[in-house]
Amino acid sequence: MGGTPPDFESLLLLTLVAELGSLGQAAERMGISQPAASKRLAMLERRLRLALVDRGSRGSALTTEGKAVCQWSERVLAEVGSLMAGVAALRADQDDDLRVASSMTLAEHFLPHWIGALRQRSPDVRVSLRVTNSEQAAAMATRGEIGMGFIEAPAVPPGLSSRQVGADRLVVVVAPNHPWARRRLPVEPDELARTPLIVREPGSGTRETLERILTGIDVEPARPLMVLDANAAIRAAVVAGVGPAVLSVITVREELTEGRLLEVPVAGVDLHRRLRAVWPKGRRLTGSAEELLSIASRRRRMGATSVRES
Amino acid sequence: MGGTPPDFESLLLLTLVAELGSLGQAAERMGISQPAASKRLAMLERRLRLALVDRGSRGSALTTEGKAVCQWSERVLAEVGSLMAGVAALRADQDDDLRVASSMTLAEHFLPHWIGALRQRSPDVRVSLRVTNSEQAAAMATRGEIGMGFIEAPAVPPGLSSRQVGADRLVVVVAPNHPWARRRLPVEPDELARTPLIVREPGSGTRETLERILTGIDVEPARPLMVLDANAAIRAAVVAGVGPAVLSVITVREELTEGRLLEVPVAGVDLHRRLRAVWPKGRRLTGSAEELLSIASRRRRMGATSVRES
DNA sequence: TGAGGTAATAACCTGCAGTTATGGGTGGGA
DNA sequence: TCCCACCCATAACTGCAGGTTATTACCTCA
Repeated sequence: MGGTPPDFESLLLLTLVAELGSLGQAAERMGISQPAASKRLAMLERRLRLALVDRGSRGSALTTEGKAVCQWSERVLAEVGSLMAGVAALRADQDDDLRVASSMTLAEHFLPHWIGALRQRSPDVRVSLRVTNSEQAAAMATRGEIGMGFIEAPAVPPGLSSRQVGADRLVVVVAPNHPWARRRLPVEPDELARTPLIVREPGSGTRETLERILTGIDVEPARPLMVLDANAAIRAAVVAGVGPAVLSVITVREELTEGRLLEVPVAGVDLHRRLRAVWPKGRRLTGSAEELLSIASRRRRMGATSVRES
Repeated sequence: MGGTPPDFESLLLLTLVAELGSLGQAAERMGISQPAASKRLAMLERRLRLALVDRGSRGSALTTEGKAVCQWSERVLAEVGSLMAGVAALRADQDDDLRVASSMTLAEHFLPHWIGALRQRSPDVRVSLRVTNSEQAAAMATRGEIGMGFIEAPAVPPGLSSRQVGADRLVVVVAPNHPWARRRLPVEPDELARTPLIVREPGSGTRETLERILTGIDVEPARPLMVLDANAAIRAAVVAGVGPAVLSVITVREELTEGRLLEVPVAGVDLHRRLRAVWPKGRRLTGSAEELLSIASRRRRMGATSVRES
């Protein structure tokens, strides 16, 4: 029905045609011949069953549909670019200028963009990225093994300087067929504490934050229902109906908006938390570390103002 | 250096391996043979120069790097899914259940996701999408040609019911080398009105909003510096240093965070505006229109709370 | 009218991605 | 203990997508 998705090169070609106004120039920019570009674009139009470009003898312009597809393609290509930036950073070579470690939540949603932005500004800076959890990242920063860490722990570990680079909120989520989905009243903290949950491994910032919240209650917390070492795996388990979990809202945004997961309100506790960049206290930040920090901080301001209500 | 980007199928395969824990099962899910999946994954690892999965004789699990790449892949695939949903909706067949028209800004950033979410819930609903500008979309709704329109005009046109589905803000943007980039004081509205700007064509919601703001000032507005019919084209022109423009913050978020564009503060005027769904007044919404509206409204709530500061 | 730009077509070549067939390895159940 | 079930990798073959060069057709402008 929908047909096979197009490949990246075709999408890139489309955006280049939009930018340059000519198939031949777009081909040259991509390092392929003009007939190859022509065939590719024809193929793309056939696959999508849409007329994307108006070919005139004085250049080519996108149709209305072409413009829309082009805009959407740019979003895809931006994600691909982030992925490639992240991949490049994961390939930890020995001769890197800046070593970074990050918790999973931050690595999943922010670091590739930040690293990509840094690479775009200073293309010859080599950044390496290690993905662990908040505890490990903080420890590596304390030991000076890395130039900067990104964590979501509730408190800044001693011996580290920090700066906030964002904020998020924990949410209790359940599958739509879970009993809690039909509750009218919010869940009380002690009830949450007594309920077996799907959680991350100890040391994860998400789990630490959760436990810190629940220790305020004088109730023996229930043993975990299941322990998984990846947010995505927990998400899948909750969707599959295994049980409730507490996750960052950023990791389940898509599922919430599409109704695959439901948020259960919790009474009386503040589940907001800060995302922080940390580095060894007293150490002067290098140029690239400074730059990465400024990118991360700026992103925070933008994200907050971009989609605010009313 | 970075190498060629991988194809969608390989990324999808990786996510399926993560989900199913087995290469063979992932292959089956994709409708290919097990050796094909094995080769694909080996190819992917070679291309990225990363070990992504640990192959055991009792199944396969992702490595740490594999998990990170998998998470980033899911983001890419989500965008691809939106693109394909949008493409399917652009292919306006005759036998569609719900016709939608949308302004460019909304079509670029929101509608594919909403339509994709709708398709995911009700797979057999056929939605068609027409991308125009706010004026045209409102007119089509008034004439009853479409079931629902999405506009960002400052006021709701008469004869239409409406519901807010989001909000954004206009920003004055310039290239980093523009004189305004070094201003200390905000631009006054009358100065903005006297300055030739790069703008959209008349009828665009962005332009209408801008003109409504500037008509409050008793200054003869300057003639446009350039008129372009796509936000992306204006963005490119501003980046290239042609001159200042006023755009939705959502269309230039990436450029702002990466420093390719700078926001110039404006004194004394409120540049926030509402994004609205509209439909013919008095008409009862069909089931799919109702569903789309609820998806759009829910997304608004989520977007606002997901990345709020402190 | 010719020159310089546009894009499409034809004929050919390469190689990637798919297939089936096969073999090595490990763990659980009879 | 042994065998079977399931995991994955390799080998040999095939087809087609995607590239190339060479050529043609078209429009516009000087």
